[in-house]
Order: sequence, then C-alpha cells, then structure tokens
Amino acid sequence: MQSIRDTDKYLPFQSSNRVTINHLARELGLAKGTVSKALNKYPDISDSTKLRVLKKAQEMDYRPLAHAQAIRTGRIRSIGIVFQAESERPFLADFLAGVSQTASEESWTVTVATSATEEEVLLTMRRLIDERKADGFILPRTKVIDPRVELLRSENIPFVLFGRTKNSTGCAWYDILGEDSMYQAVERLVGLGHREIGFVNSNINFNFADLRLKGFLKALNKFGINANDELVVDGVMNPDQGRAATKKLLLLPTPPTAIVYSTDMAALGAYKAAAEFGLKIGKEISIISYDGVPEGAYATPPLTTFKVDTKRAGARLAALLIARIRGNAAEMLRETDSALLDQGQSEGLPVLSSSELACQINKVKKFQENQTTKT
Amino acid sequence: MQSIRDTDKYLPFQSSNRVTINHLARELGLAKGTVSKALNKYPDISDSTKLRVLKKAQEMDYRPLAHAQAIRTGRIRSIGIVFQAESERPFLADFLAGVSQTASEESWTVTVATSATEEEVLLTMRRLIDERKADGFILPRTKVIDPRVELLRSENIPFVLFGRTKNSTGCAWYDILGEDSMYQAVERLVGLGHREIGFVNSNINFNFADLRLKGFLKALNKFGINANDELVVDGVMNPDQGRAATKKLLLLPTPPTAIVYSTDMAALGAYKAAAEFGLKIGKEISIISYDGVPEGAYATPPLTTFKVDTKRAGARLAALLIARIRGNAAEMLRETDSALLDQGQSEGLPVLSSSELACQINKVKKFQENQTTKT
DNA sequence: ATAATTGCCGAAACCGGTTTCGTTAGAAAT
DNA sequence: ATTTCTAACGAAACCGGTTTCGGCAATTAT
Repeated sequence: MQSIRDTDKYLPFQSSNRVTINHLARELGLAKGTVSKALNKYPDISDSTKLRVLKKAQEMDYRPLAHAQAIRTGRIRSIGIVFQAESERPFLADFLAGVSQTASEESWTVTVATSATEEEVLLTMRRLIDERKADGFILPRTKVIDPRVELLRSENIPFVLFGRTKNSTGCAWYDILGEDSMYQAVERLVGLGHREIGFVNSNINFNFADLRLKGFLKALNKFGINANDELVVDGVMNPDQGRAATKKLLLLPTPPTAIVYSTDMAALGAYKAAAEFGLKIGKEISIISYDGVPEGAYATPPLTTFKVDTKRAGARLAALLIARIRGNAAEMLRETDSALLDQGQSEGLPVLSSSELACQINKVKKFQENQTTKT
Repeated sequence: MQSIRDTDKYLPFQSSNRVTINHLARELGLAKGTVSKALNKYPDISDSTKLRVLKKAQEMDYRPLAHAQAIRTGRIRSIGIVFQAESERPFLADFLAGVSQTASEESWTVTVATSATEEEVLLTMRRLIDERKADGFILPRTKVIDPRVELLRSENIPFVLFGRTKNSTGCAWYDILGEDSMYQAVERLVGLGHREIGFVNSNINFNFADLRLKGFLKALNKFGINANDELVVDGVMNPDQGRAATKKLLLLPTPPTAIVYSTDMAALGAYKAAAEFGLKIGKEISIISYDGVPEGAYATPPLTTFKVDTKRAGARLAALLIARIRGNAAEMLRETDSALLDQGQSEGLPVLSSSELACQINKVKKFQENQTTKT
C-alpha cells in the first residue's frame, strides 16, 4: 500500500508574499469575516462595503487559496477525469482542451489521471474522492452498465457522462447521436447503389456501440434491406481487429460491397485488409466510419467519416458538470449533438457486384495460397 | 476579470462519513497531534506507537485530505502542466498517461490546463500558483528563451523542462536527443546515395528546433556535403506549412532528392506536395522525419521517422519534478534519451538525380499551368 | 415615545490537518 | 536522595479561509 504521506523533506516553504485575507482586512479596517462575506456576496453586507472590498481585492491582486477555502466548503473547484489508458487516444487532446477551457473561464481546474484497468480506474477515483482532489467527475466512454456510475451514485458525488447509459436515473450527460450517423451512412451507401452492407462495431459493452448498431439496423429496415447477422461483427477496438473483421466480412460467400465502421480506429484496419486482397477502397469496396480522427485524413484515399467535435464535447461536459456541482438537477443537464459528415473518398458507386467481388477475392486468395506453398 | 469565487449555491455538503484524524485519535486514545506526528514519522514518537497508529489508519482506511494538509504545509501534491493548445496535439495522450502514472504511484495528482496563447499560458500558471493548485510544473516545448522559466524562477516554484533551454541555471530537464536523430537521418540518406538533402525545420524559437538544425548541419559537414542555405526552411509547424515548404524546396533549380523533417507534422505535408508534382515518396523523393505520430504509420507509404517514447518522457518528467519539489538540486535532475528509428517506406535509393528531378517537376508544372489557362 | 424590526458588521468558532512548546515519568548521572 | 536528562506524549496555537451568532444603531411600526 502507498504511504499515507511523503516522508521526505520538502523545499523550505517560501515565506510567501502572497496577499491573504488578513492583509486585506487589515488594510480595509474590517474584520476578516466581513471581508470574506463581502467577497462571497453575502446579503448582510452593504453594497458600498462590498464594492470597497472588491476594489481593494483587485488592487492588491488578492486570490484566495483554493485549498484553504476547500477545508471549510468541501469544494476545491476541480473537475476530475480518469482515463482508461490506450483505449481513448484519439479524443484526448481536443477533449481536454475543451474541458480545461471552460474550467479556466470559471476559475476551476482539471485533475486528470489515467489507469490501466477498469478496477484501477475505480481505485483512482476513490482516491481522488477521499483526498478531495476533485469535486465531481466527467466519465468518458460510458458503458451500458457502468461501475463508475454505481460508485459515484453511492458516494453522492456529482458526475456527468460522455454518452448515455442504460439506467439513467440521476445521470447528467452529453452525447453525440452516433446512431443517427450510422443511419445516414447506410442511407448514403444505399443511395450510391449498395445493397450488401456490412457493419463493424465496437465492443458492445460500450453504450455507444449498442446505439450505433441500432441506428445501422434501423436504416437497413427503412431501406428494405433484410439484416444479415453474418454481416455484423462486433468487439472491434483497434486497427488490427478492424483488419481481421474486414477480412472476415470479405471472405463471406456474399461479401458486402460496402462496410460501415462504428469507429475510425476500426476503419483504419480496412485499408490493410483491402490492400491484402488488392481491392481499392472507394472503388471495389466502400467504407464509411465515425469519429474524425486525424489519421483518417492522411490515409489514401481519405476516410469518409462522421466527425465529432470533441473539443466542444469537452467544453459542454465541463459546463454541465459545474452546473451539476452547483446543485442543478441531473435531469435538466442532458444535451446531445450530431456528428458532421467529413467527406473523404473512401466510398463510391459499387464497381463490382457482391458476387463479382467474391470472385475477385477468391482469385487473389488462390494466388496467394499458391505463392506460399511454392516458397 | 473573473470573479474571485463562485457565488452560486452548491449542493448541500454531504455530512460525509470520511474518517478524519479526529476519529483516528479518539479511537486510539491519543491526541490528534500525536497521531499526525506518528503518521508523519516524527522522531519524538515511539516506534510502538507509530506502528499502532499506522495499523489503525490502514484498518479504518484513513486518508488525509490533501487540501487540509496543504493549508499548513503549503503543498498539495499536484503536478501542474499547462499546454498551449493545438500545437502539441500528437504528444498529449501518451505523455499524460506517463505523467499521471508516476504521479499516481506517489499519491500525487496532475492538474492540467490549456491556453490558446503564450500570454494566457503565463496567466494560467500564475493562477495555479496563486491558488496553490500545483506545487510545481512540467514545461512542455521549451523555447530557447522561455518566459515560463523566468516566471517560475522569480516565484521560486519548482519546475522541470521537457527539452533543454539556453540559460540552464537552476533548470532540471528531460530531453530526447533529437539532434542525434537528425544526424542519423542524414547518415542514412547519404548511405542510400543522396547528396542533395533538404531540411524542413520547426520554428527556431523552440529549443529543439535549434538543436535539430545543428544535428543536421553536423552530419552534412561530417559527410562532406556543403551546407546550402536554400535547402533549409524553418518555421514549419503543421502539415499545411510542411506542404508549402516542400514545394519551395522542390521548385529550386537544384531540388533535393531527399528531405529531412524535424517533425512528423511537417512531413505529413510532404505527401500532398509530392502528389501535386506527381512524385512518389520513397522513390523520386525520400523523406525522413521525427516524432512517431500515429498519422505517419497510416500514410502511404508509411513514414520513416524517429519515434519518441512520449509515455516514458512523461513518466520521467513527473519523477524528476517530484524529486525537485522534494528538494533535490536541479543540476542533479537532468536526463536524456534517444529516439528510435521507426522504419517506414518513405525513403529509398534516389531513382532520379537532382537535375532529372528538376526536369520532371518542371514538366508537371508546365502542364498544370496549361490546364489552368485553358479553363 | 416606545417597541419591534432591520441593516450591517465584529467576534469567535470552525474546518482538518501540522507544528510548536510544555509537561510528565522514568532513566541516568551525581 | 537529589538533580539532570531524555523519551514520549498532550495541549494548544496555527494555517487561511468560511460561517454562525450576537450586538449595536438606525429605521419602522404601534
């Protein structure tokens, strides 16, 4: 177990010429309690005194110590975010920029931590709660059933979800309607003439995966394409798995001429799978995905994807969380947004029918098998 | 100016079943001061009492409030990082993972903020200092002359640089020897037969840019290639500028057959420039760069780059900063590492000589000019 | 004119820790 | 036996804020 406190000696505490509330009070000839109340806009302080105090405070550049306030108020004005490492890479930078921008505007700060496993995430959150390093949490990557929500609910700590969840009582959230994007992706592909459309989904433990699948199926239904279980793969979280999933779909007797991916990370694997079969993306096989990670724009051909404004997401989440901590009801703090199509060149008219595609893939496969047996 | 405190009402402070030092003391039948001293390993507490207190503390799962300690000690056990938005995107995720991992292990936390401009960065740091939200700072992207260093030095706040700086008195740092990588890049290109080698550098305000240029020039000198000022461009910070810089180099009377880029972000622009001139990267034009951002691996052909272990960098920086805050001398806290070659396919034997390359580029240029005048 | 109310501020308690200083008991020294 | 140390702990001050409570003066109601 970690030691309760660092035992090492610290740098000598600088005598610190900080302006404290005592300095202010002395300078103003007021009791420090009065100064505090004036700054905190208590109703029992006259407007003239409030103004005088405020002016002096600015003049002396007084800023209260966050942790000195916290000891009484219990609030440190800090937003907590615990990331589970690796899995959320593409988001992070813009997301944090959004969060911390809003936080800064309100004189709040952002406390981040990363943990390798879900269990460690919970432990880290517990530590942050116990040490009061955060007043509330933003929870990225909501799961259908999310243990973090249970923890925070039981501890009565405010939180906001990035993504909806199954049991939403007491939950505030911000979410992008990924299911709509999946619907539009299918709509677009159908419009181009595709009829056999595959779907590569993420791990269905994540709530967004559940929703995106629903959006995909809804579109199939709408456009009179009967859903084929074989054309849906899930559990795909990275390019490697995306490559495998794509190959699996392409090796079907009736392969899809177009594939929708629930994330760019999965879709990036399609480029490698396509290359293995000698297929040109945007020609023999069309793909559309979701997220708008920068890697997609640098792939050849550029990936057509539904771009999420992650910075805005971070900003909104921070605002919602602060509102939540200030006592607004969770039910009033729910927002959604839409992802916007970022047109690349990874989808187009089907140049091959499904059976022609199967034929060509078979040819390449045979050829490759010959190659390997020869050597 | 931002209000000194939020005036809004907060959620009612939960009565909080936290175990405080008072509970512990009562349970043990000791004075709370004694308990505190035992936990902090004061010499005037007997070993048996220390042990008894420690056991009870673990048993009751006591964890001191960070900010309650801070009010007396002045230390909140938090590492501050202020990013300047946009410019440092590729690093962030892994970097933060490294920082926060080390921080967690020591029961520290990480406070991050982002600001748009350099000025705002300084203001944000000042706020974090004044409110004591951070005990020290990690400074990413060191400049040759860095105002953040001045600020922290004058305030006597501990800090660690990611990257060296000109005036290094009192500075601790961790850095990757980018100059060595630039040297090796040239060495590699010369080995392949290139003699006309360009260099696209970042903004020379950044210290790493200064060093990388030196490494590049050192290699030219070593391999008997005389440096040509026209072959060096600087101030390139993103793909767009990288494209422009690449075009500029390729349009020279004697264009380089290979170009070294100080960052991947710059090199990614080369793909577009090459496409415009109908040149294949890795064939007619060779490029090598530095950083190892994921976009590079998904470009076609994959970018050959010197990959930096950013997570390790973050981890080491956190460790160094904590050591610094604990009073170790800055001069003892200096580490460097090397980037490792991540072999792609963006460099190869020169298939065209410089003059042949110039010829081909001219042809394409003429053709394009005809096209535009026609329409 | 007196009583009740209100506006406004000071005094002091409080938050949960850390640190200083004093005290006591037992051991060692004389 | 008395004095002197010393080890080990308690009591209380302290850190920089917030919040409760009480009191005084001026206003309003009766």
